[in-house]
Amino acid sequence: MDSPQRPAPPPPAPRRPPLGPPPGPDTGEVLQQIMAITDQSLEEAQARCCAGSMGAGPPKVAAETGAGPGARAKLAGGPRVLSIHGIQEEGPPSAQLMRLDNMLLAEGVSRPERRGRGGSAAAANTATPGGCPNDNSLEHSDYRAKLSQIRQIYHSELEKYEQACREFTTHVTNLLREQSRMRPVSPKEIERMVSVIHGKFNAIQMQLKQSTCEAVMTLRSRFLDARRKRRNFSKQATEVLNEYFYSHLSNPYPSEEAKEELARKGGITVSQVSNWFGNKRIRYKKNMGKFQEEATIYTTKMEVDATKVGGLGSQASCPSTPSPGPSGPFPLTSAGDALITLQTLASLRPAPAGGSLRSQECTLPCRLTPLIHPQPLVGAGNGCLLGPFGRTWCRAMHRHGPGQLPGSRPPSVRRFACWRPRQRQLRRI
DNA sequence: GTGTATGATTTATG
DNA sequence: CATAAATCATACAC
Repeated sequence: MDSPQRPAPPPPAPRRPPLGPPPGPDTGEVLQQIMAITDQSLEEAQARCCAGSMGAGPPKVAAETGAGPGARAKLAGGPRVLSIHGIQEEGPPSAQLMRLDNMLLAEGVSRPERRGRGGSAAAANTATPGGCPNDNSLEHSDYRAKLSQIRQIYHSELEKYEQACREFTTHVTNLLREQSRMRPVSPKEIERMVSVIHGKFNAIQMQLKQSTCEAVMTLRSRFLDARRKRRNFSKQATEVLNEYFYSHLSNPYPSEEAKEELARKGGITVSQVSNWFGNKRIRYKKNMGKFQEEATIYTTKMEVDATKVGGLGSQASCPSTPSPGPSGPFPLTSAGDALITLQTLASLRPAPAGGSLRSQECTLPCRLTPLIHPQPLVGAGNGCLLGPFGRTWCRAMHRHGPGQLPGSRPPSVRRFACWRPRQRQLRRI
């Protein structure tokens, strides 16, 4: 309905009419053409965008990240499928723009003060993005680098659009002014033209913001998916973890502090340490035989190390383990634990095919009173029952042994619970 | 390509 | 909330 008014077609003119007398081109026509072009490009862009998001958007991401068919749709956390198209379709343009702006702000793409000037500065000054999904520094830096790239492109494009808008506005205004010599052109008309142009450029800007949002979301989703991408730990990390595990085989539950220490030594995160111990315990328990060799290696290593340092062992992160050597009076060292491990493992044959080791006895000497032991003590002397396969690894004993080492968690009632296999119900489908 | 190892995630449990 | 147990998904060796 708001068809641009069509002034009388003046004679053809150069593309950029000088301000001189020859009447400029038909401004309306030029404008119409330009509008057509912008309309077209917008439509095309929109078409591309929609096609992209439906065909090659999120699904593509899923494919690239290995989340193939049948993969869980639920990925922990993460706004995995954030419908930007929804944003485009609902609400007035200003609201849409605001939402896009907010999102870009939240993602750290647009900065609150855009006086930062220049992409390089922006790239270098990559503040932690709004929602940093992970704490893995390597991947994190990768994420930030990519985000910074997106930000750079966004800002340079934005700048281009703004400049183009300014230039075009000036150009059209000049044309209209020129036309005003031939016909009356009201300031209102100029104003209207300008606002139409601004509207068009705003739409383009919105498109830019929208695709930037998409890019960020894609990056984010890839990044989140990358969490599942497994990379084996370094040898150092595995070594450190295994050393701890086998030297604390009687109680392979590192305290928070010990976990931190292990994480630091292995160059991994605390939660990775927790994961590792969780996996290790369960896998060790399930197939002790398989780990026998490994255990021997580590326990021997620990033994040697302990001998080297005068039998003190590495106390730093070892919970108090009131375990005596084979004959000694509870030296409470990890080396002691290691010795026990050796001894224990020597007596622990791999479980007979699928059978539990329930009947096997642990010779781990234990000072825990029988009162605390939930089961009758088995084995020689005061040996406690070992946890795996039904035997109890009494954690309380280790938590509350004399001279609790720094780093072990303060005792709590809960910690008295002895480790026993949990009964699990069948998983719901 | 296949089998195994292994780190991560999910769900249930106490 | 920490952990057990199950499961997923990828790395890696062959």
